[in-house]
Amino acid sequence: LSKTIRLTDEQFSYLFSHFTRLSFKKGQAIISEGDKVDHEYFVLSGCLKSFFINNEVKMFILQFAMATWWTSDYNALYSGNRATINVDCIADAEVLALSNNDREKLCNEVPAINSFFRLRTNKGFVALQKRLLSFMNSDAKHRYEELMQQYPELYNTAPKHLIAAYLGVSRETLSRLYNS
Amino acid sequence: LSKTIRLTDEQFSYLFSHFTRLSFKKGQAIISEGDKVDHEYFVLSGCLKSFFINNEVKMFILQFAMATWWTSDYNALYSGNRATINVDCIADAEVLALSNNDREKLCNEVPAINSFFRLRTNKGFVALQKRLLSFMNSDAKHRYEELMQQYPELYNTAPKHLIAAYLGVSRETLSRLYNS
DNA sequence: ATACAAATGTGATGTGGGTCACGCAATAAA
DNA sequence: TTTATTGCGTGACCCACATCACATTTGTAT
Repeated sequence: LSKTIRLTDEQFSYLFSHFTRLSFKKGQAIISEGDKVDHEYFVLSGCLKSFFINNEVKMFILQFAMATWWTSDYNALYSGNRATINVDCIADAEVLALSNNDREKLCNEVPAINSFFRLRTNKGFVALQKRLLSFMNSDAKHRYEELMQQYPELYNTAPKHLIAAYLGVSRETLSRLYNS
Repeated sequence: LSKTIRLTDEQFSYLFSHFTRLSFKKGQAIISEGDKVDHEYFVLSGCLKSFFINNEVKMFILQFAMATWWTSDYNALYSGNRATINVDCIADAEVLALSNNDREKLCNEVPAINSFFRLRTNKGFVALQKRLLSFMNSDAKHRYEELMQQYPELYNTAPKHLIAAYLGVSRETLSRLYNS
């Protein structure tokens, strides 16, 4: 948290006072398609996933969110539209919720917080670009290796068919990948 | 520009004074792999592309940047690493360059500018997520139609093999797409 | 106008990965 | 313990798209 900006203790506790602590059990939904979205979530422990479902059939995972990650349906959160992305809980999780209004309020009141959120999204943007490139550039095997290298803990935390949905391949193909 | 934030005339001209106007001719390179990157670019007219080259062979286009778009190698710009992404000019362009230092300075001095860049990247992040989903979800034909619907002017501005490189398909496949 | 490079179209053929179908764990519920 | 439910592996077959090869057009420089 304190890596990107410096806050006084006072500022930090002021920031902290706007978060709501929540617990979720494995399998529990946090944001469902069609919901009004007005919070984003900071993960303290456990693991969430954000995903899109195609024609009520196929699932694509945008992001696994583990400790210190933020997640939400940012399209819905920023635009005010209804959710098109789902978020749910893969492993029992503790999270802090921050509302869109409170974030904007905090950003207007405390310049360092404004910068924090700016820099946070900058990093997210760059990470997404890398992911997009690896989609265009690499085959499923290579993407799988990249993922396992970056987040080895997923191998235990997440069932394989979810990893497949993150990589954008079928579970069958993924299964054939590690037997080689 | 003025859609996301409100600035006084004074603030605006202060902001503006940090931009350097540059002209580029079709084909001219703006950022090349290995460069030190310390500016981002706002396009006034013309068209740029940012792209990655795989093993000195295959090109993947991250973004076409036309009027009112920003572009750079944001990974390099934010991290200080050398460029891995190239940016060059597809159609004679007028751009405004803003240095990383000046942006940070402006963001610290003028809260509204801080918010502007925060919100700009938020939008970019959401747009990238959509692009990623369309990669996972749709076939080449569908992606092509989405692109042409969103940026019809590209049909005239950009050679087809560049459109193919944006869509992540071979130029042959793209060629076969519109003949159907 | 001529020459050369870049861009585009089109066939033939190969392949990564999807889909369908089935069997077999492993976990959860009864 | 029995019974579902969910997750996982594996074969057979298919298709969207890549790759190679070559012809044709368009743009650009001399």
